Amino acid sequence: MQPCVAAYHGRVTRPLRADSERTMRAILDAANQVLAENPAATLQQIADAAGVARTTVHRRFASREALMEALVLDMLAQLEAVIDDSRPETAPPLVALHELSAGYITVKGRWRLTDVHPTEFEHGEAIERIKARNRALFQRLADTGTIAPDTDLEWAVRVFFALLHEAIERRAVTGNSPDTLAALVTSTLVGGLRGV
Amino acid sequence: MQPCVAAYHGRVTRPLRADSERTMRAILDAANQVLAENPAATLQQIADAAGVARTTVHRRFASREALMEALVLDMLAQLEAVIDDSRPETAPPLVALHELSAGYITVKGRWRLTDVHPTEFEHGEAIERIKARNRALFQRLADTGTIAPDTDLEWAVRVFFALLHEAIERRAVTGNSPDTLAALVTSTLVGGLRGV
DNA sequence: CAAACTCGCTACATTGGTGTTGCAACTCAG
DNA sequence: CTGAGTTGCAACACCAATGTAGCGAGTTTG
Repeated sequence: MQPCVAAYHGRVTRPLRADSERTMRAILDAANQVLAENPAATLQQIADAAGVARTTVHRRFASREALMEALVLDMLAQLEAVIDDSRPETAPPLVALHELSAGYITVKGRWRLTDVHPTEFEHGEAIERIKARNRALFQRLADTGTIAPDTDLEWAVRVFFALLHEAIERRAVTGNSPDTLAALVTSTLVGGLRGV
Repeated sequence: MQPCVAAYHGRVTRPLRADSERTMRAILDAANQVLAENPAATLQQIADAAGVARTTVHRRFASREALMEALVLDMLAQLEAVIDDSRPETAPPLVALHELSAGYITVKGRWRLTDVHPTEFEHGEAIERIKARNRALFQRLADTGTIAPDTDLEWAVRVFFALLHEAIERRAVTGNSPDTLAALVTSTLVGGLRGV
């Protein structure tokens, strides 16, 4: 009977050993990457991508569902960290938008996973918090006249995320820097294809 | 041993009987809808959604893969029909863009499926043709100065599809008409959130 | 160094999705 | 109406993915 500490996905009772921590990260990163390309990917495929035996995945995560849960939590945590860094409440809104874009693009995690968890309860809170902070930034953009004052904020946020998704795909092809792509995203978002 | 005519996914050797045709459509539509929400959906779930026994699905489509194939072909056909209707080569480009948007939105099919088939050969041709016609329309938009002349056409097309995707999601929530949403898409695409 | 822990590996049980077959009841086309 | 074709249903074989368990070898921690 193994301790199976990690079944609590993140909320560890006692600290993980160094190697265990490494394995955990490797699995989460691999899962993130593999599942983005194929949502129906096997635990075996994930294990292979992580350079780990399949049984180890089961040791760390009680079930496939538990792994998904951990993935989402991990991703949300990374997201909030990115938002914190961009200081959307205090920095000049256009600057914050650029920083936020670059951060999102750097955290290469795909967003297809966001399609999975809206049915969950636990994360709903975190997601709402993230959405609210994004909406607040766009409110500031509207107030300062950077975008039309009567902009539908819900639509604005959705378009923002859609553009980020495309930018991330583009990154894989062109190899552009997050900063370049962030500029492209903000430019397209604010001024459309008509340009400045 | 049943005829299994439909295993040839569309390229029928002899015409289908009326009821068979109906079933076929029901399955394709149901699959389109169910798979959009859950790419790993069971054939059983698809059959249920189509109001059909699971074995019937197998009778019409040799395998799960064959069903996917048929889905893609069906969707591509609908797409080309929409493009034809919008006359992107002859109509005023902005008008064509609006028509195209409304058409795409009406053909409610989700685009998550587009993530599946880029690995295929047979469809690559059709997809390239569709992409080319879209690119041509955006070229005309650039030539007439509706969008910046130096716009990256590849980026433009991708953004266009991303906006369409969001518009389709929005339609499910707000119930807006395809025309209203098409206006929103073209406006956002050309002028961004800054408005006209 | 030594105890505690982790990993890879092998083997196995279980489950759920896939695909097949045959038959009786029904529906369509001519 | 009649024959050909189609469907639902039940029963079945098959397989791949999931999840479990134990052991020996290797790693970390104190």
